[in-house]
Amino acid sequence: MLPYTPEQGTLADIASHRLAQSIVTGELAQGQKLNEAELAERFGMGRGPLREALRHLEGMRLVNRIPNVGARVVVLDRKTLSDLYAVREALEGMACRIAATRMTDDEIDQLRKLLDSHEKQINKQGGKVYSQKEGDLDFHYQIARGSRNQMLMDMLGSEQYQLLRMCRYRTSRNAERTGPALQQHRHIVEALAQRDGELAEMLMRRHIQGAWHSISEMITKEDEAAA
Amino acid sequence: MLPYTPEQGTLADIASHRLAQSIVTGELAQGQKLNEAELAERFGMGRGPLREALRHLEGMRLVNRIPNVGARVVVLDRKTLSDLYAVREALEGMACRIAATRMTDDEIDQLRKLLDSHEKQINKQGGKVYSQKEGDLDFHYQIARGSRNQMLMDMLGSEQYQLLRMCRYRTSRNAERTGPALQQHRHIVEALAQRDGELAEMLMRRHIQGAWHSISEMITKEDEAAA
DNA sequence: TTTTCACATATTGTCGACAATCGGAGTTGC
DNA sequence: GCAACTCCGATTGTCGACAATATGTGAAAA
Repeated sequence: MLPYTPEQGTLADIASHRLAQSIVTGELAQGQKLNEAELAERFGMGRGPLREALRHLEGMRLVNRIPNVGARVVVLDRKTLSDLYAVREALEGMACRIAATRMTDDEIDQLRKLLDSHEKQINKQGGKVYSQKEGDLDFHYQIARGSRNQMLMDMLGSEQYQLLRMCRYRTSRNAERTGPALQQHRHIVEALAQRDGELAEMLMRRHIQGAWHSISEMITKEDEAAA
Repeated sequence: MLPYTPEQGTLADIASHRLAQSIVTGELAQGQKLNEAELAERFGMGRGPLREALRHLEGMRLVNRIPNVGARVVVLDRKTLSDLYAVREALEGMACRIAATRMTDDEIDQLRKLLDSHEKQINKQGGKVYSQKEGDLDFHYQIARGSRNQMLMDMLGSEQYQLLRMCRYRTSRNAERTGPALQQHRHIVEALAQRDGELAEMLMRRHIQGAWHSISEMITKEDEAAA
């Protein structure tokens, strides 16, 4: 369903995928140096495919590369995240507006069911908070699909969602915004069901702004704790 | 000034750059197969750096790659361009709104001077229509810079502008929209000068919509001529 | 004639080794 | 004590050769 299913293609694709997963989950710390030889051996492949994977991750903005120096895991500082959420607000707002006119009734129904399953997971509170988080990305991606805009889907899916997941893992410990977020999701779906694109866009923008404020506060607390 | 200045770094960067240029200018036709060995020899390098360059171009959406099959120049069909312009409208609209609050007076003045030089070029009509086109991209990029959003600048600069340039070269023969476009540019700058972000966004969105309509008609004519 | 299969060729994927470049330890001079 | 310089180790950049896979051709069978 989601675009980041484990690929079985070339070694470069596998390496790219495993690296992305390690970066997103924090297994590889932000700013950490990525040694080609070491990673190649760990993955049981030569340096060629690994270098191609690094180029790919560079395109996805998950690593920063400097010629003749090497690659490092990207650092998600406040400014970067702020920029990310601003872009997301514009893109996902647009996705919502268009999806309101292009999604089928079936797709909207499936969106409702998705939220139902999220609600059950929240009520169970089975400790697995993060899986609900991944579900949240499912929700957003389904709306992007509803826009029928392939470029938009690619941008949100292949790049931004990875950065978002990274951010989520980083701040997942003290994540308590699941309740209000679910309510906002429901409102968005209802706006879509009524084919009210302008409202759907506005609700999505507010939803993302709210998420950013929540994240921003967490970062502030972290910074203060670190100081 | 623009992000596509000739790099002097690794061979992979050079290859990526030369390939991007060839693709954008149409020297490499849309959908054309890209043979690694042939290109490597033409550029006087091994296949390793060239493969890395292809990975990079894949990330920029200038080529489509299929594992074990090869890479092809992307095909800009109507749907792809429609998607591109829709995304651009959202992103550049956002850039305008934010730039209205963040650009310095100096930067806005430089924008005015840029438009003055464009006007002179148009009046001269020195055959070099395309150079005005590149200037148009300068205009848009300066506004993106004015937003102070690095991610937005990267997205507009490294990916979308390449596709846009490609589209421009393809349809540059019968390009006559320079006049009205310049007027719209001037209106946008005035909105920025008045720090009216909402107006600036609206004007930019209309500007891009107008450009899309113009392009769309050209494609229709081309399709009819081909049929 | 058409379809299908097998083979030959071309192209991509991968590896190991070598060259080029960078960062840091140690030294020297002020 | 501090700055700059030099050398060395480590890491990245590059190449050529080999293996794996796909594509195209031709022959054989229906």
